[in-house]
Amino acid sequence: MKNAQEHLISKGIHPSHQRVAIMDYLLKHRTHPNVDEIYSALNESMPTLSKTTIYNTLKLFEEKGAVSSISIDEKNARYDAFTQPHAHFQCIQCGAIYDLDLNQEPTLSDETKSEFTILNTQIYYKGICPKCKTPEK
Amino acid sequence: MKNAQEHLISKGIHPSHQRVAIMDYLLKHRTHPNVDEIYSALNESMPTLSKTTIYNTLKLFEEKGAVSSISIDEKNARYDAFTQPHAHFQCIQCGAIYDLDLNQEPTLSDETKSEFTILNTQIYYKGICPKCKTPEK
DNA sequence: TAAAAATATTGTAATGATTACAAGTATTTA
DNA sequence: TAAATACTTGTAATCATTACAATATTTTTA
Ligand SMILES: [Mn+2]
Ligand SMILES: [Mn+2]
Ligand SMILES: [Zn+2]
Ligand SMILES: [Zn+2]
Repeated sequence: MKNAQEHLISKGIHPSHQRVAIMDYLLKHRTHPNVDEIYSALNESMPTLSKTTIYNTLKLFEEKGAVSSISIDEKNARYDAFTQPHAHFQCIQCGAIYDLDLNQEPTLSDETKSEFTILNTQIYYKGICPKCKTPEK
Repeated sequence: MKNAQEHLISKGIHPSHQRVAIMDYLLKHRTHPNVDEIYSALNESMPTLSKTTIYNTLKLFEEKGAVSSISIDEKNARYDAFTQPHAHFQCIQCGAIYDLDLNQEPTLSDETKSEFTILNTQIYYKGICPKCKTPEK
C-alpha cells in the first residue's frame, strides 16, 4: 500500500492534512466511494472537514491524474485512486461497484484511431454481482 | 428510417401523439440529445408539450428497451434510439457525441462471466473529434 | 522576524437536472 | 354515457454540484 503523502507529492500535489486524509481513504478503500461516503468516513476523525473541500480536492486530484472519476452511477460521481486501466461493474441490486479485469481490451478500427484523438476510455458493466446472486445462507 | 409509431408499437408502447413525436425526433437525430434539446426542438411544433412528459416518456422508453440512456456526459443524460451495441465518443472541446464501431468487443475472463450476470455494457471514449482536430479553413 | 502575498479551507448560497406530486385531459371499458 | 384507466401537464421538492466570499494557513519577501 503506497503512502498517501508520497503519492500526492509524486503527482505534484501539495500534501495538506485534508488532502492526505482524502487520498489515504481512497487508497485504503477500493470501493469507489462518492463524496458523501468520504465525508462521513472522515468526519469522525476530522470534524472540521468541509464537504466543499472534498469536492475541491477530488477535482484537483483528477486534474493532476491522481484519481479518476467514475460516472457509472448516474446519481453521483465515484472516485478511484487506482488509475491503471480496468473496467467497472455496478450491481443493480446492491449498488456495489467492482473492478473487472479485461481479457481483451476493445479495439477501434485504424481509421477511427486516426480520425479521433482518444484521451480516455471508460468501460462500464451493469448486472447482478456474485453476492446478490448467491446470498448468504 | 423506421416509422416511429410502428417502432413504439413493436416495443409494446402505446403511441400517443407526444410519444410518437419524441421517438420520431430520436430516430431522425442521431446526436444523442438530452432532455432540453428534445424539448427545444419539439416545442415549436408542439407548444403544449411539457418537459415532465419528456422525462416520463424517456423513462418508459428505456424500461421497454426502446432507447438507451447514455451517461457519458456527467452534466445530463443523453438518449439513443439505436440500441444495437456500439461505443460512444464525446469530444471534450465541442461536446458532440459520436457513435463508434468496435473492431473487437472487450472480453471478460470465463471466471468473471460465471460470477457476474452482465446485463448491460457501456463503452465511453473521450478526446478530440475530427472536426475539432481539423477545423474549417 | 514581520508584513505581504499566495494558497488552502470553510460555510452558505446559488444552480440545475431530475423526480414527486396532484390536478387536468384524453382514451378505453363496461 | 358513466366510470375507470391511462396519459399529460405545471409546480414544487430534492439533491448533487458549483460559486462565492470570508477565514485560516503557509510561503515569500523585505
Ligand atoms: Mn476501479
Ligand atoms: Mn449511439
Ligand atoms: Zn450486488
Ligand atoms: Zn469536437
